[in-house]
Amino acid sequence: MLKKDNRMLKNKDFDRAFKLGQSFYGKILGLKSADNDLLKTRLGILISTKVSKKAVIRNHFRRQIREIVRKELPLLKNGKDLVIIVFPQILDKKFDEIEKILVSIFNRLKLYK
RNA sequence: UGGGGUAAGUGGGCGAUCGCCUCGUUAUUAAACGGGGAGGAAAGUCCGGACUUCAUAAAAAACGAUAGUGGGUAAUGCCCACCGUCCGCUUCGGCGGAUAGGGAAAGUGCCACAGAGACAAUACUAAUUCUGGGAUAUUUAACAGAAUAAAAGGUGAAAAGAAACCGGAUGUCCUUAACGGGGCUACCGGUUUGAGCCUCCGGUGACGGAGAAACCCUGGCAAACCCUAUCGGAAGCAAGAGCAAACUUUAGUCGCGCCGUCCGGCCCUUUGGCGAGGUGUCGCGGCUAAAAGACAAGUAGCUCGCUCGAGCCCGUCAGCAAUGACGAGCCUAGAUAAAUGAUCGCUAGAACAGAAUCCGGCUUACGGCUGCCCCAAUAA
Repeated sequence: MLKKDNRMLKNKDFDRAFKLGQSFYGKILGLKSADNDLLKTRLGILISTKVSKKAVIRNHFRRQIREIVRKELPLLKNGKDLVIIVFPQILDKKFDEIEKILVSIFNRLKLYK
């Protein structure tokens, strides 16, 4: 889990990211990236009941994604708000598959230093 | 040992690496060390409360809920015990199971199929009487109509509705030449059971037991409307309380930008991308108009509410039990775009499933193991 500093906390932050951010949509994940005025990176994860009605399953993917971002965090540029959107096709994917995909998305959006 | 049921208990373990929330101590910038960190259903949100705000003279109406009795409880539509009814078994002593179980002469409605008629109903067959008729004499038949009559046939789950059984003739039928014999029950007598009234006894009570007297006319469904009795003010922690800072608001129009697994277009070889236009939406800025300018109000900003509670657990006592009383011990998540984890290895392949103000219940989901019950096989 990320520390509180690296989380997006407010509804306004999400609104801002959706309205101003760069976007990229794949089959299982979507990412929106927007500049914030801070020196740190903040993360938000959206996973709706369309993905699964069971909270346990949604929590599982949310935690896996957070873990991936936590590992990559030192390599990423600062001052970004990242919103990751999860689609139902993720259900049969394993941890390392999700990891590969997420890293490639970071590459495409040139988020690495 | 195998299979099935039940749901009382339990609700994976160990190790490695890397992390999160919270509390305490030390530091007081970063941090270090130590403690704690989802459930039996956290779920469905179906009942009952605590708590909060608002409303409120009382009552009624309306609406909703409940419906045998007693007890338990903060309370309940929950739980426990008992009563009645129904079903099964029985060694007739009981045992086990089910049970939304007030009112059907307040009214309305419904009662499939069959049947003449499905309820203060019904005359199809058969019966009796009258009229017609036959028929301008007699006998008086078929047939038609009307009335009476609820004993029978037939239909049905049920038919103007106590039931079952026993005995019997003076009724009736059969048999016999007769005496006699035998059968039947719309009639008579008796017994038992059942409902209601009355009395007595037992029980807190639902109700049970006994007795006496007479009469047994007046279907079922209220999980149909309804009636009666009892209970219920409304909304919910985004309740609600406090604190700090900042911001004029609305409408129209123009420009720029952004977004959508949109549409159509272009490029490309993929997790596809780009983006002039259309439509929709949003943000920022400008202009115009109107209103406003302190104040007030608003804004999911922060803190509180927020976890010590009808709490957990052990023992003793009371009680058939639900449960209660007393005493000892314990502190056991508190997040807020939301912590309680991720990956890997071994074990065996591991269920249902994630707190959001807090409790008590109900319902639903659940792999393995243990407990209990049933069945089958084997051994003694």
